[in-house]
Amino acid sequence: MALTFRKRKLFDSAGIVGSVDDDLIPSVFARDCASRELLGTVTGKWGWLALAALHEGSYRFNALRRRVDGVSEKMLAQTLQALERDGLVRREVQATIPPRVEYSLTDFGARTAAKLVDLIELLEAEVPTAAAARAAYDRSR
Amino acid sequence: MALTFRKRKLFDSAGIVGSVDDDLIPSVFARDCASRELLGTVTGKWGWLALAALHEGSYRFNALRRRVDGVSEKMLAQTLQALERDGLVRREVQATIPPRVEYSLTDFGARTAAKLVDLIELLEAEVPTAAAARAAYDRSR
DNA sequence: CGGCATCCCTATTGATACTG
DNA sequence: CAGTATCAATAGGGATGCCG
Repeated sequence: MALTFRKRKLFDSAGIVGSVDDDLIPSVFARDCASRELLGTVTGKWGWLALAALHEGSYRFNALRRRVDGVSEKMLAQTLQALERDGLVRREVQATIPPRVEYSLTDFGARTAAKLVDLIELLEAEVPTAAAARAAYDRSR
Repeated sequence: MALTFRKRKLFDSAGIVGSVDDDLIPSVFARDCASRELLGTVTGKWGWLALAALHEGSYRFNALRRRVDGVSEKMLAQTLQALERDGLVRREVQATIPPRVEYSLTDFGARTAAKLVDLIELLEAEVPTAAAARAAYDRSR
């Protein structure tokens, strides 16, 4: 449940933590680690949107671009490349004229997208909660 | 399950989609919508890390700063403010000298962080998968 | 249609210094 | 300790143009 991948004591009241076994198991909390980079690809500005869209089914490039409102051609291409590189997205080219490029999720991508959609649905449902909190916060300033 | 908040047909083979009822229900796929902004706060560069850390328990400012390796003082303060503003994080000041500021998750924040941790744990476990995919991708270039 | 390369600008970020 | 303010660097991202 908790992300206690490191063996050091996490909650030192003086704020001083030990340094034993810190690198035995990867942790997102360490800078420049693989898991943090992977999370970055997934949660980046357009990454999670592309994954959520592809969770609905496969898309061709421009259809996906229309689905993910506001993304530029450049950023979508860049995002999809990163996702493909990390094994989340599959890219299939049909040698027709004009060319057809189909994007879909790999198994890994599908499992990731499922978790992501789970998160998104929670947040979509809680938009009013957040809006109320924000209004209260802004009022007290 | 799927994020089919809009009523239009999503999968038009010609790539042409209708435009009926597009704005009836909020959707992350629309630009400048509240849900997308909220997602941005949560999945932003430091947002998800702060939430994951606070999911372990409450932290004081500098302890959290040490936990989230690599974050600058400025960005952590900024991130926490955004999370507090949207009702995910609670900030409690103890009027001692020196001052003590404790950060913890609200109920909403805790439920969000739980989903997030779920995603993080999947990705941490799949780091080897991603690494292999990446190696294969880079080799084919 | 589905890209990649280039230019260019501004928003984010990080260092540094200062404050209650 | 827990911030805020200021400034400089830089990476993100849009616009444009070209190509298979």
